[in-house]
Amino acid sequence: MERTAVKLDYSLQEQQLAIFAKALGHPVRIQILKILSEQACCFNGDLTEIIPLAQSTISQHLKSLKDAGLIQGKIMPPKIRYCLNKEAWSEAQQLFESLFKNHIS
Amino acid sequence: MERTAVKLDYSLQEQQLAIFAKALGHPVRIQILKILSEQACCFNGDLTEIIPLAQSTISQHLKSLKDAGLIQGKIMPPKIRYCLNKEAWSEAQQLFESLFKNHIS
DNA sequence: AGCGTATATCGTAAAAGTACGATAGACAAA
DNA sequence: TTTGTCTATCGTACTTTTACGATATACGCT
Repeated sequence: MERTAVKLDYSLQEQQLAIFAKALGHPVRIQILKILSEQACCFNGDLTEIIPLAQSTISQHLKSLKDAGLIQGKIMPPKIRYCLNKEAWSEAQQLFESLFKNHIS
Repeated sequence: MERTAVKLDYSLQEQQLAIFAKALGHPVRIQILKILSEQACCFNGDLTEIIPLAQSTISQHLKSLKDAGLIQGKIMPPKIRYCLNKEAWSEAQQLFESLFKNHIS
């Protein structure tokens, strides 16, 4: 009678949720995502005018979000339009929902 | 006609959300929270038997969660019982919900 | 008082994150 | 072709995170 089963579910879902959560774990990135999700489907890097950080820093935050899969960038010549990745966004929504859903009373 | 108002709302909500998200940004902490939210309201550090990490490391993760306000520990003599902080948990739930709620189509 | 258990904290090392300025790349327009 | 604009990437510095073993603290029990 082993207890192998006990820690089997270090599931992909938990890992994916951690990846999404990590990407959300900085106020600037929250702000960017809020802008992308509310204001318009797409946006570009005049985030520089809204967010008081160096352009390179913002670019790094965008990269984090892209690496986590939450946003996508489309080259629209002089600029680049960033959009939410709606599939990933929905997936994140579901994962967070189900994390919070089943808690007792 | 200034544009001061534009970046006024680096709101507390965004910061709080980032704090919660950061706390959720590691699979081990997700796992701990899942255990605390599903299995029983409270739990103690025999997490050590479930999670294949050093006791001190797990203690650090618990500290992260405590610092973020998501859990509380009650001393129950030989051991310590960790519980979800339900208020914070609900707050987190609401903040994530409202982040994901308003996205276009 | 001394022992054992449970947990936190310290010290440390390696890795990752955050921010900046400077530079490089792509591409439209002149 | 050259110029200008927009963005990514590089190099760097500093901080934070993650993990470990070792040690300290708290407390019930003998």
